[in-house]
Amino acid sequence: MSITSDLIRGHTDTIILAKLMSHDNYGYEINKSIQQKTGGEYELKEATLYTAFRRLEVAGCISSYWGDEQTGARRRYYSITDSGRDNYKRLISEWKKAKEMIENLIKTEE
Amino acid sequence: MSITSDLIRGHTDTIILAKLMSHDNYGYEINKSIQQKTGGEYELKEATLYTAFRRLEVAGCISSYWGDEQTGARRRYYSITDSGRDNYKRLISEWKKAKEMIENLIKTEE
DNA sequence: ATAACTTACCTCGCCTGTCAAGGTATATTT
DNA sequence: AAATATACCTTGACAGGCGAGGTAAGTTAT
Repeated sequence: MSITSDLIRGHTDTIILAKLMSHDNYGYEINKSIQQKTGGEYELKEATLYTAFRRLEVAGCISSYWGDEQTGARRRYYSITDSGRDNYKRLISEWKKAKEMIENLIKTEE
Repeated sequence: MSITSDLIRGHTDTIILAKLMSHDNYGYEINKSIQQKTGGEYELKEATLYTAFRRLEVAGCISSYWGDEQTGARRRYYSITDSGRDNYKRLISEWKKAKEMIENLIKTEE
């Protein structure tokens, strides 16, 4: 198990929403870009990723549609909704708060 | 459910070890000091706390002994071990790394 | 040709950490 | 006598992560 998997837990949704803020994207590509961005130090496991897509779709944060590729494997594209954008902003501000709280709690005193 | 509970997840052990770095302490007091430190914004739930104590003890990070209170409720004190100190340091450095990774992943690009 | 690999999707079932809800016992305050 | 505070604990449910498996289509190497 990766060192950081426990610490990343809880950020999966935020990471996915962040990826979708700029433009629609599909699972495989999202995963690749995450691996690339962390220099291979972290990757969302496929099972985790697709679970998250289902969760976010049910929650109304994203919607999905099949791409119209003429060749190669089919792709399911995801699009962030207005509600998803609101949620993203909320998650970011929660993270800022949580980060300070954690820093405060995990340091030794005196 | 508290806003930040999902984000704090994974830091419980680190928080407890941090508390024990300076001196031995007991569960109830540790929990109180966390509540105080966060201004009531966060508290380790008792079940979570005691589960974590068991986990940390089994892992050899802490040891415990009963206090010799002459009055009032009995207290089980916890003491951090050398292995626990090493682990604390490791967890702190992992946090620093994970923090940067998260920041990097949850921001929107361009 | 065919084996191996890549792209791209998905599900099932286990594991682990959190926590609501319950419990015990002692001492103090109302 | 009842309520509150201190202080400990367990059980069972739940949710998220993920290993292990599967499907299907296209590409590259032998």
